[in-house]
Amino acid sequence: MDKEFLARSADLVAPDLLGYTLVRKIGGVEYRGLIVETEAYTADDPACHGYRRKTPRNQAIFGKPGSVYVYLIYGMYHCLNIVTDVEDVCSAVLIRALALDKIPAWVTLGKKEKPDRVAAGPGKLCRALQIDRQLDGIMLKPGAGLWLEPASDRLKPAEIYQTTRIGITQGAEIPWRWYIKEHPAVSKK
DNA sequence: GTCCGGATCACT
DNA sequence: GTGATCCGGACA
Repeated sequence: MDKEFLARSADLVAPDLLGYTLVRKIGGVEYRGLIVETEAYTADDPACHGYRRKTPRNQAIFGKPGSVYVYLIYGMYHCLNIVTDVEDVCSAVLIRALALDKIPAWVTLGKKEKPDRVAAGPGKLCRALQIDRQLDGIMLKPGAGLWLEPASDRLKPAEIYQTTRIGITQGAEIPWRWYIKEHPAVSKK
């Protein structure tokens, strides 16, 4: 895919990633998820993990555009970020929700859980697609374990809703969360 | 060295 | 509102 697309600041890339497809290949099977919700984190953003300095945990967020940053949160969930902007600048797009084309066999639906919501949330989508710290720092590559496919049709601005990010205290007022309006797989309205 | 709280989620 | 459960980073 176009290298320049991801070599921009995360707040520009995040809305553009809506409608893209994230592909995860496990055991020769490709699982496709339409990206329906994203958040942006940048170098001058206090909520960004790389805001203070580079550490072993967060070094991947300083990587090349098109690589990924995966971290453990609350001791039990992983979150997937697409690294953007140039190398050594911390900038990434958190993938918050996907609409999967099929439910992997290892996913067990909750009692009242709808199938179209098994990847509705950053922790849930990593669990559904077996994304963990083993993938931290890898490059997206078609045909490998994880990659992106461009949207077939560009979404109209009227189909996208922009609002504030979820679950943070620092920089909570910055409106850097985007989702596809009326989509059932969005994590929260 | 210790301890707090987090880019979460499911259940009450 | 709370518990599960880890660990980076501030020092409360």
